[in-house]
Amino acid sequence: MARRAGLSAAAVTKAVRPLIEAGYLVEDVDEGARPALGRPANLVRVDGGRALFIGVKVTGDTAIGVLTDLCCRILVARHIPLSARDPKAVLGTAAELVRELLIEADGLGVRVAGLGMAVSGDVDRAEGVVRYSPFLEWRDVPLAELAAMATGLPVTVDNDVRALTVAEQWFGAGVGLSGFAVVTVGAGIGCGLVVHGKVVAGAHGVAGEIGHITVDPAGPRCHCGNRGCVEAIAGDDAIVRQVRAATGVQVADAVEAAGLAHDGVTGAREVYARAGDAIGRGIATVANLLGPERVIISGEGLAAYDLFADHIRDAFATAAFGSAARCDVRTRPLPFDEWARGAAATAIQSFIRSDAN
Amino acid sequence: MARRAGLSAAAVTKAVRPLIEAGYLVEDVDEGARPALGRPANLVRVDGGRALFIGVKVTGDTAIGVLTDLCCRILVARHIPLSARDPKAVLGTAAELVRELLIEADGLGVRVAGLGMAVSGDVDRAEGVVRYSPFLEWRDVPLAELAAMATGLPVTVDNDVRALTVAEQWFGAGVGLSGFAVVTVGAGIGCGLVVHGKVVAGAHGVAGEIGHITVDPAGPRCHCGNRGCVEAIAGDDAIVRQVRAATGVQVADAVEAAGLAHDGVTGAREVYARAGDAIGRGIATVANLLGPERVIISGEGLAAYDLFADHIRDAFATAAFGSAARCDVRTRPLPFDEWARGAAATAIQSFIRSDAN
DNA sequence: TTCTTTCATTGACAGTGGAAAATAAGGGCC
DNA sequence: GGCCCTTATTTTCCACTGTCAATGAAAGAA
Repeated sequence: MARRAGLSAAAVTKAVRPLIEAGYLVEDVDEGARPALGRPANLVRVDGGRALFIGVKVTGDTAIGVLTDLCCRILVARHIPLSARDPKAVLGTAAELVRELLIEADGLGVRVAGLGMAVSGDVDRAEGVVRYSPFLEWRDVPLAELAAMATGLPVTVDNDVRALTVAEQWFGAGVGLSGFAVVTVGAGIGCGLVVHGKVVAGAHGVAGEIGHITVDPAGPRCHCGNRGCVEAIAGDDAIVRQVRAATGVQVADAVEAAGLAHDGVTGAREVYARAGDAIGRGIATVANLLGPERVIISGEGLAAYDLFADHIRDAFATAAFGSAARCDVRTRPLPFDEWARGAAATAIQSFIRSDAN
Repeated sequence: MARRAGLSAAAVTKAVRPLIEAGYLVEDVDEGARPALGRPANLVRVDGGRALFIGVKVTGDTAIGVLTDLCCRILVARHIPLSARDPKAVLGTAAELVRELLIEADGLGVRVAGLGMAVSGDVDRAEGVVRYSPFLEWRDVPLAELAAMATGLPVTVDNDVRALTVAEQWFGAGVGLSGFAVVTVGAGIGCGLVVHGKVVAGAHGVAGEIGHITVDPAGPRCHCGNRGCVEAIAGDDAIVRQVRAATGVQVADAVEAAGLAHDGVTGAREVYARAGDAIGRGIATVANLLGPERVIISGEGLAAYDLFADHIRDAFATAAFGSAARCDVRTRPLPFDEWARGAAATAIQSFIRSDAN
């Protein structure tokens, strides 16, 4: 532990003791990892059950809530459909979700120490304000304040992809890395970036817009106004549209489109090939610019991952410059519960920071 | 000063006094900036003349050396043509350059406190080793050690674009910004990135490869093996090749190509328009991913900047997503002397760090 | 001259973290 | 079981950083 933190052993003792006394850390033994010689180390482990957290992720039609422990393990997950997208309705649904999860927490006899909320769009985490969410059609909603009043809990609010990235950084595939990217494939194509050990937020609230990198200036038009954005080729809507055009089958959604491709329909498979190519190029662009140690591909689109995996890999290998190709590109299934877990992770983060004072 | 550093006034006093006693800071007065009320502040200023530094930038055919003061102001600049590109020849030329500059420093009666060297390619700054420079055809050259033996000075070695970025961060248009990009246009298209206040180095030595972002998959082939990289459209070689093809005139270099365009030859102007478009898209990609506060466009290519300025601006405005377009894109002429100054900046940086111990 | 405002400095003090010594906990060897 | 040897952990100072509160200084205003 001292080696990892770059501190002396004495400093570790002094830092750890109060945490053990407060019950956040417990001593542990691992007979397996004992050295051949000398006194074995005293292992400590975070006692996850010492405090609970709630994370809420708001999508277009559902609010997803999870109850997690201090180690961000999901204990209970709940989904409630949204009746409307205005702040009042969303807040009411979220409060309902929190109430249910608080009852679960009561059953465990542990207090809930914080609530994290994740919303897509431009979110000012420090102020807890949703500056602009195109998806929910919100502008300057002081969500943290409103949610704190409604629930009585300390609230953190963050952009959903950033929250997911925080969860990966602290508890997922990004642990110990100083630079990595999380790429989410689904309705939109998003990206969370960690550089120098911190999540990139962008000067004006914009960062990680991998979905709007142009991969083909002659490609299909995107809702952002440009042509050939990654999202205009590989987003769910784009895939549905292209599969319809290529096969003539009026598929209703991405699941049906993937079904056609899985059935071996050539036109549909080609759409996924192009999509994989676009995503791979987008990832290569991130790798060429930032040199991350790892790229984690995730999102609902992962359900159809076998359809574009090879194309992502090929396009990445081709477009990555020099050693950037050595970046570890891997997938990780992260369903919506995991996004809510990301929200909880931001709450845990701010709980730890506040306690550290 | 206390407010800026987030420290108490008392801490500033204690930090500043030894620096004044050592002569690195001197008290100053600024009658202009006196407040209406109360005791005016004691201003301090870095005494640039207290220590000198040498920066050397190695290009394909020349070694450029500058002597700077502690404020990184260039006092003397010298150029020596390179006879060959192997480490021995380059080192000999660099040592010659350093000798000349040391004589100049002697004339000023101030000691030279460090030497910085900037080389293109994959450079391990911490170890002072040039891992791989395609341009010089070097592999694993321990340049810092060799140069230290040859000159007797403490040596820092860094990638040339990163060094230029450090100079901008400390002494140029990046002062006070936590995130910005330096884009260099010339023989190659390079990019130095600062995120969270630190220069991005990349996990495998690759970062900022804006030149190899694909802007047109159907575009001309690039030496990296792909098609339609920014560099394959807007690099000097690419421009010369395209101007020749478009006009039939066998221009010898980028200067002649720019001459044709300045004369109003349509084909040549169109080449610059396409180049500007490619650069603008590349910058937009950086802005979409990282949300920098500013982008500084520079490099030898700036000499022809009027030919693509509008196209860069237009392409950026179109391809930037949402508030990313609010990023401040500006130009700054940075001739090769400035790259050498960047090398000196890295030396100053490590001098300050070592002294702080 | 005296008051107000803003800076600068000082000295006491708390917190962090390091070095070195002391202590603890194994295993092997006699 | 005793006696090494090795590695971990803790304790006891001690240095350093930075804060707080008090004091002194410099300027303009009354």
